[in-house]
Amino acid sequence: MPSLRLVESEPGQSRYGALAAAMRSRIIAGEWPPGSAIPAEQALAAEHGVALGTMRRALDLLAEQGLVERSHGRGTFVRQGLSGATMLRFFRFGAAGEQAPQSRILAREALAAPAEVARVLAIGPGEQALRLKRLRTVGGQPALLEEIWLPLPLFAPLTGGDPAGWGDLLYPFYAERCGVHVQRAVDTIGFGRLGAVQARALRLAAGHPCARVQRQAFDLAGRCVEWRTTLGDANAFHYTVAIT
Amino acid sequence: MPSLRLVESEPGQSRYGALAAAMRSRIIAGEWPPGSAIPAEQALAAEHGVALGTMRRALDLLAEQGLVERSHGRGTFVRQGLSGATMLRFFRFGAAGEQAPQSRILAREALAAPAEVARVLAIGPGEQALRLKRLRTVGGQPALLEEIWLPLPLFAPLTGGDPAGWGDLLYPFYAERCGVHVQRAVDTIGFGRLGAVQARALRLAAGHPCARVQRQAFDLAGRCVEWRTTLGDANAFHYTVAIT
DNA sequence: AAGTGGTCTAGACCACTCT
DNA sequence: GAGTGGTCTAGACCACTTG
Repeated sequence: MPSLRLVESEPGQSRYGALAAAMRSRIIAGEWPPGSAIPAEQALAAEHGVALGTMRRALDLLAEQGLVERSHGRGTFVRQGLSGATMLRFFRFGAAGEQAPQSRILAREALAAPAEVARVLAIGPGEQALRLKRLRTVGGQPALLEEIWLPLPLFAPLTGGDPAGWGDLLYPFYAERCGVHVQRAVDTIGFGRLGAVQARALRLAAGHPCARVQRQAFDLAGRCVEWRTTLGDANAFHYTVAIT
Repeated sequence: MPSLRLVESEPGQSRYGALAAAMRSRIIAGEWPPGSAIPAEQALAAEHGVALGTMRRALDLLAEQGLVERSHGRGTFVRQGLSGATMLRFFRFGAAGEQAPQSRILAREALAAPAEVARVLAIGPGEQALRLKRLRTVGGQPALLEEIWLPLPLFAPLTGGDPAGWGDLLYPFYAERCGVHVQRAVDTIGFGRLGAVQARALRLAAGHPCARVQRQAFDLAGRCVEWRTTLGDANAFHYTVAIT
């Protein structure tokens, strides 16, 4: 017997909007894990006692928001986390052509989060966090230097083991090892100059101009799960924006 | 007598897609000028002999593409050009708070377009183009230095008159004086260093790091109508991107 | 062949804006 | 009150994917 699951929409809220919100909650609650299919439109429409078209609009909304992915003939799926290599979108490292980038963990340390990190990660000041330093190379040449902060109870599985075997993409790795799916990110681009230590790691001169990309990454529930600062040669930076 | 205007959709093309394309052509052809309302959904649906919902989807498509704007209870309108002040989105000039930016034309010259300019503007090599140099100030301080290329038969009205009276926003001015509506733009961001002349205009040292934004602006028909290079202090640059 | 999402219809009613 | 776009329904049929 199909228990009818009615959604009440506040005045001023459309029914498909309320349905989308309800589905969103169920997804965040983990009723359908990332990568799995949610029930067919027909089934969901019947379950909520609405017309097919109304449920379709709700699902289309979730698709626009990047929460689910629709695939003609196959079904509607909860989106997996971001694939990964998105950091190199901001830089063009010549010559090397399309060589696969590599990455190496330079340092890993569990620390009490400094005030700014705690604020950005939305954890209590002084709570434990994991700090990584990472060097990305393209065609064997140092290209990007990263400092990454991760909230600690959540990323505990990364405090042990040899980082040499972590592979080149972190986000799929977060999912596999910690069950954390990065679903959305916000990058802020700025400009600066390299400090002496940073310059050495990138094989550039101290004081060399650099582009700085600071990223907050969020999971399905909207929690900030990563705070990353990436530095690279300012001359290699390029980015294109469409304006409408 | 309403002449039925049938659209034939190629196989693999949805009917609303074909309708959107047809409407797009009519808009580009100038049947409804920018800012004016297009006929009501009902009328358009009847004119094309399709259901209301189908025409709605077509119009929604055009709205997504930024070609029209829908307004509940009022109608559907062909979009005006971009408002303007979009260049300062890339920079933060402190202290001044939210002072209104001002602009001054430093130079204006009709020239044979150099090869690169001709390519970008998609005009014949050596055809005439108008080159402007422009300084934007915020709170009285020089902030952005711009070089702007405009294809010439089209922008002829700008070759005469005193540029002092041009006002601070160029795009509305293009529309008013030349009937050119900028509808879309693509910005490419990079970093560089200021040349001696540029540095002087911005009151910075020669060789000072600068952010460079190169913009191609397009009109309704997709023609490139402006090629602009903007320089500003790299330290004032900041930009935020959301990734999904 | 069965099941999925995508398109299209025809119509009712609601919410907003203008006069 | 007249006219606009926005929501919702109920149903038919199509196109794609998979066993």
